[in-house]
Amino acid sequence: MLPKQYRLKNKSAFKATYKVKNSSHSGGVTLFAGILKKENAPTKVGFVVSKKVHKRAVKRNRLKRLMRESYRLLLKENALGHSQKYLSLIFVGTEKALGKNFKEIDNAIRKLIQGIE
RNA sequence: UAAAGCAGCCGGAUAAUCGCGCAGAAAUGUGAGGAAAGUCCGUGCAUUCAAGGACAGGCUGCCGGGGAAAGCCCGGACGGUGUGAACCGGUGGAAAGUGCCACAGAAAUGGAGACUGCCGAUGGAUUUUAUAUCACAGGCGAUGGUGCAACGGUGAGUUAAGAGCUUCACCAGUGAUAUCGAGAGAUAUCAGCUAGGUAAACCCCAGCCGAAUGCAAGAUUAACUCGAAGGUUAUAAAGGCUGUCCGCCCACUUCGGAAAUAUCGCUAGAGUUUGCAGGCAACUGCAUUCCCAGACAGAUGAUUAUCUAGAAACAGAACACGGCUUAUGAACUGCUUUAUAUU
RNA sequence: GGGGCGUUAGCGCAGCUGGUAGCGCAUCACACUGGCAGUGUGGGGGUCAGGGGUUCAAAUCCCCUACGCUCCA
Repeated sequence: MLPKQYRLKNKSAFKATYKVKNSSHSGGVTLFAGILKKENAPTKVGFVVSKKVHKRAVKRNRLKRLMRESYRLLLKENALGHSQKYLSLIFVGTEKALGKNFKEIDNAIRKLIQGIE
């Protein structure tokens, strides 16, 4: 789990991030990037797994936790690169990502972070 | 030894590294379930309203006990299933009334019989009479086929033929009486009453139920203040009060838009542990002990190693609690039954 | 978190005061035509979402389960 300062919390912030329509996919995970930062604030991140992906809460939570853990490790390694230019990021898990282990999810997240400009 | 039945227990553990929620100044402490699930019942709690009354309406349904209550639990009765241990049961009333019972069938509730039939004792006719005969009067409800179901069942006796006929044996129901039991009910005797099914059809009986809305309830604070309607003498109108009606309340009231943040509600409770006492049990009483998630894009995770059992199932709190239902892994323990073998 | 509704032929729907399931489109065959379209006639196709119960009999009544849709900010 991430510290609170890095979390995307507001509903309107989520909406604003989706509106930019700057998205990319990898291994069943979709990344939405928001607008570019003006001030020197930390980049906020949200993780989403829809109820339509799977009915059971346990499986959805598992996927969210894996995505979060991967991002946290990247943050620790200071390997986030260009993604920190943006005010907000959202990772969306889909049916393809369901049931994959940590290594597969981690690879997908790393690809997305590296691909962003 | 094998196969069953019932009950109980566990719901992964340890270590390393990196992390999160809540409380706290910090050190540190603490952090998902037996079902947290489905939302099928029932409570608490909150808001609005309630002078009330009538009629509707809903739920439950053997007996006794427990419980705050429940479509809940325990014990018993009865019925059914099983060789048995045991298990299952929405189990009041069809003799208050109404409806329905397709097709088939003579007939589907009205105490029927008109189809197919049996008889011709009694009376009558034919005949001298008897015997005999009869599209006679009439008697009968056994026989045949239909159907889930045919007006108690089976067997005998009686008879012209027959029949629960009340003559008899056994059985089923019903009613009365007696005994036992707290009661559901059980047993015995007598009566001779025989009445189709369906109430998860309407209904009747008994018991229970203020209504509506659910923590997105609701309270406090800050900020924007915008639109619409009716009334302002009375009536009317609008709004509200329980589904309807009677009746009642209000004189600034109702509806809507935008915003949807912060704090509270928010977890000490029909609570947990252990012991003793009462009770067959459910459960209750007393003492003792403990404080045990409280988020708001929403906390328990990731990786590695070892082990149980080489790879741990079902599954994630969102106001709380009591039940029910459904999902689910591996191992173990106790009691009981049946069968076989040996002593 | 709390309500409501639905599931019937390949598709869209009836039937839900119990008596053995239909309609339209689609599909198949035949006829009309030189052929196509079109029209007409005839036919096939159903675990009535799944399981259990009540009843002589259940798509229909009752209970449980699954899936889908929808409302309350």
